[in-house]
Amino acid sequence: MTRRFVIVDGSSLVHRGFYALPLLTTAGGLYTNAVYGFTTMIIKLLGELKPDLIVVAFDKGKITFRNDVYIEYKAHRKPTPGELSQQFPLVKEVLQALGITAIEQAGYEADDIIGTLATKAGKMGHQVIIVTGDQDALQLISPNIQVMLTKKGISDMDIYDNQAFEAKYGITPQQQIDLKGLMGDTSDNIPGVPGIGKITAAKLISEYGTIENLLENIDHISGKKIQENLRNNKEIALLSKKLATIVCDMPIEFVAENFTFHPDSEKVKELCVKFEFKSLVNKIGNLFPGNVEQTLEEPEGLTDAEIVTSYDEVTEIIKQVRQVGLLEFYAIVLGRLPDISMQGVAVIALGKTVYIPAEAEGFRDMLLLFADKTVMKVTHDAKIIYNACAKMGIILQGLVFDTVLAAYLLDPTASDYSLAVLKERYLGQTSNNQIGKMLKEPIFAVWAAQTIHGIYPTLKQGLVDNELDQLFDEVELPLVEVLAAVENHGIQVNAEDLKVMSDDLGAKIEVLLSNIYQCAGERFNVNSPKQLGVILFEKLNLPVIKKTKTGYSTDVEVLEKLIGQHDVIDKLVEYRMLTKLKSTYLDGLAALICHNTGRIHTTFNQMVTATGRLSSSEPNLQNIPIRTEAGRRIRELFVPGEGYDYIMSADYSQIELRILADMSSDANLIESFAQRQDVHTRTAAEVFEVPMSEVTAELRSRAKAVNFGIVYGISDYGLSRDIGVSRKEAGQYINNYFIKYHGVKEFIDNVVKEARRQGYVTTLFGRRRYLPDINSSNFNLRSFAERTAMNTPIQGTAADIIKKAMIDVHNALQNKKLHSRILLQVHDELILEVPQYEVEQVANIVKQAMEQSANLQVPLVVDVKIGKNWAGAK
DNA sequence: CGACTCACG
DNA sequence: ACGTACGTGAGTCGT
Repeated sequence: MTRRFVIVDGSSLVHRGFYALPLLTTAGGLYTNAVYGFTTMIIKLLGELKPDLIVVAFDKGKITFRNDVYIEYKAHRKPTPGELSQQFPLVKEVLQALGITAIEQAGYEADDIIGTLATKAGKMGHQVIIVTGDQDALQLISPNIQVMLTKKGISDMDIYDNQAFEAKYGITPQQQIDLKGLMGDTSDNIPGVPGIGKITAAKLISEYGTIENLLENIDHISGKKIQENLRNNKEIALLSKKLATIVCDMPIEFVAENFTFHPDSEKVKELCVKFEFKSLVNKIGNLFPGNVEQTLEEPEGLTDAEIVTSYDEVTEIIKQVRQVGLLEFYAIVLGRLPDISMQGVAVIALGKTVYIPAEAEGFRDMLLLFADKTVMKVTHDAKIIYNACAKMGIILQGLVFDTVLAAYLLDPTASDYSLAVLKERYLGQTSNNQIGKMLKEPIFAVWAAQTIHGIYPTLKQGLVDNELDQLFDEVELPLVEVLAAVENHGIQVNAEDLKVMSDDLGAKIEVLLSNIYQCAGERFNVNSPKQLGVILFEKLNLPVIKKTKTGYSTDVEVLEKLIGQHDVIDKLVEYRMLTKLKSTYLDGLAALICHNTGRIHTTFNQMVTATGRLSSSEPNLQNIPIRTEAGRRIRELFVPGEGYDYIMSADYSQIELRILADMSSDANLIESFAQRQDVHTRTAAEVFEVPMSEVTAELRSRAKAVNFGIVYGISDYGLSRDIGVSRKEAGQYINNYFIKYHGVKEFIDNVVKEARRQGYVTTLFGRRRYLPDINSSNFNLRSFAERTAMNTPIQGTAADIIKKAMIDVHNALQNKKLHSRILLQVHDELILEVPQYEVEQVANIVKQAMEQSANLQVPLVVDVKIGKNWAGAK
């Protein structure tokens, strides 16, 4: 008789429960979050899977047979926290009450027990479902064995069978072991073969199937370096494979009768009372007939809100926070720079969460706590708090975690990082839908502080699990303080000149407008593409070049093609340009100048872009004109502030192509940069097969477009449109490029392949972007995802590099007590203001920090320019 | 609030 | 054959 046999990785699920839930305690001081999470998951499994047989396997001891073959196995694992290890006996009590068998065996991991039982039961024809949070278990998948993996929180799981696995990863489940043998696994401290990363490993395994077969065919592998590494590390590869392989022939027998289960409802209820699982008590009753409620209650453990205003109470709270050395808090901040203020703070202390309004006696002492670097701070959106503190003369110190930043790194394409959304996503707990309406109220702050406390461990673990913790600790988190300082400092704009220029443009626009009316023979709203379309294409009967969803297109591209066909076109083009400059850059900017100081304080958004870049808003200072003369004049209005003499601009030369050279290891591209050639000229010489000395401006310009195309995820159509050649010709350029730069070709093919397998792409610093459409059957969606897969590692790595440079420049300026300040970051350049006497020193510091920010196979080159204003910085 | 246009890297 | 370049933010129109 075929039976459904569920095998649970107890160790894995208990860990998951522990890290996914806040540290709950009972009145008696018993830690219960892991027990609670585990029990909830088990009840859910029983209800959903309705197994005939079930068993829970645990690890026993830290040392296993794997340490006999490799002493360092799992050597870097942090010890299990006491709060967690205490809970394992309690978990076993729960299992006993549920009448579920628990197994452990010295010298083996839970995985091995699972592998053995699954294999044996599978061979006997039973339907096996393994439940775990450990991806390694995927190697056990076979026709009779499925694996259910926990995703986020404790309620979200995915089930994998052979098909699902191959669809997601592009290799068979068994090949996962070979893959790991080659690339290693830092979390288990499995070495892997040096010089072989994810991409190479995946390529080799998909080609050769197994490590053994690969080693027999070393001579046929492309790439000398890879061959050499493999030859020198044969034993390591085989050892790594052995370490990664789950044992399936332990001395354990599969005896169905041992794995039936017989819950004792009285005992279960007793335990629920003992552990204070109030909501579970009710669910237990209907557990046994079958139907289980699946909704999770809010975990207990945090008590009600309380507003604290007395000096003594505030002092008491501060004292306790100092003792713990950790401050988890949420601050209500009103307004934005330069008019920003703090309304109050909710903090977790003394086993409760209290709200301290800014007017409270002793609030100043609270701020001193903020300034104390020995007290670790955990909060949500720290940059706003830096700015609000700065307003009160306090420098926030000791920031160790920002939940919004962590959530951004875990998924940079999410649109909403509000605490309510994060709580739902990472803890599976839905919030009261009134929460959004109370953003500025104490009750919200208290709820927010509790939510921060709740999601912090999950997010932190998430960063580690996704190998994002280093990027977080070394780049994103330290950057917060730098961005706050930059925003706070602002940039000086000459308001009088701005007004003059605006009036001047206003007059020119008036003239143009009357000319346009005259040409058209009637007055209409020129700003309305719809009305303009009617005039151009119906009244004046000009040819329709392009259509939009809703009607005629009238963008510059169309207008350019109509030049000469009617007098109105030139005027329209100029009108468009001037009104854009006036409304967006002159009038728009004027509205945001701080009256007292004459400075503009933009906001640098750290959690907006999918690639890791910053964005700038209110106003956007990353898109100030430069490409036209009229536009450039706007840059003249950005000047050094009082005490400064120059605007300095430092920009990376060709950073994206340099990153491409590094990531692809393309010999031609590397050589071009190593010899400090003009990269577009070199590309022209290669693609059009002429000597470098005979590359004309036209050829160079086409080659430049080809290079752009490569970085964007090339297509013949896009290229042909950009440089105005036929699609066929553009296709030939691309083909020729890939022949000459075959390393680049291999690289982008591999990136796309890797994206298909993993569902995401990464930058040099490990930043991730998920591409859910990469395997879509919709051509458009899939193509878009493929181009994104090619572009994101490059654009994102550039973002990583300049972010790190910003931190280094800022710290260097601070450490040397220099006056110079960073004013702006514009993706590949930093803008600073510098006093005369610091020019030389700061130029050196900036160049050095930016060029050393990453160590690539090609040099990073930075050009530093100075001027009396932003336009003059050249 | 979506669509269009256009400013930047 | 399919129909596009990658990543942003702001002003304006019109529903």
